[in-house]
Amino acid sequence: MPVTLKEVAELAGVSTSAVSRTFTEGASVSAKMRAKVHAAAEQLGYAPNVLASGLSTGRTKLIGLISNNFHNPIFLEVFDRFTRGLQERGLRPLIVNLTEETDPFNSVRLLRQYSVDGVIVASSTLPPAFALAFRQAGMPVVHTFGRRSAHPEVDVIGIDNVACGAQARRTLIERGYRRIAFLGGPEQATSTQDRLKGFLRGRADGVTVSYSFADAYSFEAGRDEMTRLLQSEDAEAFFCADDVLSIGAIAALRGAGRRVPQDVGIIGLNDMEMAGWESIDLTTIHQPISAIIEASIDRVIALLGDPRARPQSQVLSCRLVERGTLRRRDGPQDT
Amino acid sequence: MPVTLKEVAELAGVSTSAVSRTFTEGASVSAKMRAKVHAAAEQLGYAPNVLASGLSTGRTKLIGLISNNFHNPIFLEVFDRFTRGLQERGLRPLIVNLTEETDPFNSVRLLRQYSVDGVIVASSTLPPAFALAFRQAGMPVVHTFGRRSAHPEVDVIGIDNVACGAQARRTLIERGYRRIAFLGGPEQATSTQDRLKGFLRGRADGVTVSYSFADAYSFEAGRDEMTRLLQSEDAEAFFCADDVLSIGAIAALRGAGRRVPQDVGIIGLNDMEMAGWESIDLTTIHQPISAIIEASIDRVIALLGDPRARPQSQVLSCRLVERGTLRRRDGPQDT
DNA sequence: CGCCATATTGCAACCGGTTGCAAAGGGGGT
DNA sequence: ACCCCCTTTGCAACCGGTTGCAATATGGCG
Repeated sequence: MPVTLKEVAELAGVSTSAVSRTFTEGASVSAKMRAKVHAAAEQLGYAPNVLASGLSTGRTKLIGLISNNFHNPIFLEVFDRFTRGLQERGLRPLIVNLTEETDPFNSVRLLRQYSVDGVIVASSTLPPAFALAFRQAGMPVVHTFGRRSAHPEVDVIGIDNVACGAQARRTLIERGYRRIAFLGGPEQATSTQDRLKGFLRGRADGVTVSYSFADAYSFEAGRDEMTRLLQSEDAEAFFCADDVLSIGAIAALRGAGRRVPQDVGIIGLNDMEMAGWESIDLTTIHQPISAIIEASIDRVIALLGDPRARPQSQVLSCRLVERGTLRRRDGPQDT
Repeated sequence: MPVTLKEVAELAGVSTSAVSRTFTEGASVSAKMRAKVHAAAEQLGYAPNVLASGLSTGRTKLIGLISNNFHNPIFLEVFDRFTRGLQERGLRPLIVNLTEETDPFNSVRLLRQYSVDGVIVASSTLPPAFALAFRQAGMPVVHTFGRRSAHPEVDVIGIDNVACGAQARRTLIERGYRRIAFLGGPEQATSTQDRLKGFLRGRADGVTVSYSFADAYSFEAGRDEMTRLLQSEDAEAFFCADDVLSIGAIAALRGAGRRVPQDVGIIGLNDMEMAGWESIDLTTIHQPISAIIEASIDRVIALLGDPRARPQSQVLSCRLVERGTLRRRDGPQDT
């Protein structure tokens, strides 16, 4: 049913090589030949089969896109950017939805079966070894939202989570909060570990710091953990490791009759679109999602050209976005 | 670098056909042969190349998944379900992110180039002709969230949008609202057209009905349109064609000092996860997303087996989910 | 033990393109 | 018109598997 190169060659009265070359960037074809072939191809509605050509060239223009965060609204933005960015550059994302799994074995096999050109692991909850497995299997890989490192084993692009944790601490203290707490995502997530690390760092200054973890980066998990905390914890302000956790936590607080920000302050991280909605209005640390994703795509493309490039960490900077869930610097808010 | 069938054949000391057959469901291979081949394959870490085999068999196990709703949080659920459901059945989604485009030409070419086995168009804003183009190009196609029809030209799976519109109208009238309005998505979206149609249908009963459209199914669009309406419209209750529109509309209302539900009632459609969050607490009509997606996947698989099956419409039913943005049946709420 | 039907195996062509190599074509200079 | 050199073209092998067909092996039965 679909038109093949051979049919075009016959119609144009030339060899299959000639047709192939007209559709290959930089191949040696005369203008006359090119015109003849294009005419025939046009007439038949021919489009070369990427997968067949991939068999010879070893490039399928397929990029494995692996994630496990399908419950965090931020990932809608992430997917939008990735899929658009990749397709604008002539690449196709092949999605792998990891739900529970953290063992890379199956994913590696899968992506090998589809001979993807490269892999992007977009997750801050998968262990570093996960992305590494792809590199060891010989595939170019970029770990987006991974943990930065001075001597990374795979390319990593993201933010400095330790610095973000420190910034959150600093912000809360500046606002006059003295009993502050960290509400993390899964304890195994490198992003949570690092944000906590930064949050704990610093002089005591008469400040009480505590922390705990939610099961996942999700609304439910945030709400559940805050509900649990309400029985014992009495922090004045929380740094939630993610916006959606913050929103869940706020729901629990309000459900228990605590006002935000008058009784309890909340600061999140990500600045997802929704954080700016009036009903949410979350003070948060902005993570430059678009820039991170652009950089990830650029990097994976660079790796396609030079697969043995030395892995590097790219760190993009974050900034505070002031909204309505933290009291102002100048002391307690009026009720 | 990757292990090929030929290497396995050599190691096992058998023909390549034998190896191929051991990995082919239902092929004729003796137990002894199978064991020998498996041993060799195991040792080498062999996994057959799906794309190469697709070249001969004509099946790539790739399913094109086309959507243009990357700004509606409901699509996070949609992607999660689709990607999981497909991969559980051994298929891989190949995502196409349509942003502005409504011309199927490029998408058809693209998916042909990747010789996908089938296509799922997951959108209620694309015209019916879009999905049809794939069928005409010879690909099995399912239009998820498409417009139902007694004699559809392509398989459609979704809800009865006209009935939903009618249910929304009935619900608002039962609650005692007398000036009611429809706030739609894009006017070209079949879902908006049909929901409006159902909403307008029925006796006058001293009820005033009006309607208008937002530019997109998005928070921004809902907020903007409601902001505009606030200058002239004075409906007591709105049926917003989508939850995210509702949330945007509520933001605009509250921003203008109107209370929901005391001053204005809002009912949405979808019942996305977020609609149940305490800060949102949206009364809405539940669309059975999971069931729709399961049915879509089952249907596309059925079509793989029988590509010339007669297209059919599957309609799943919706139900009202009572939350906090509509006053109760028994009259005006206390303030 | 021989015969025949059935199950298993290998050969070789093919899926849709790509590409190294050698042959053919074209242009410029004399 | 001739020669030389650079372009353009076609041939044929190959990418990693699949599969129809014929050859071979196996098993059952008399």
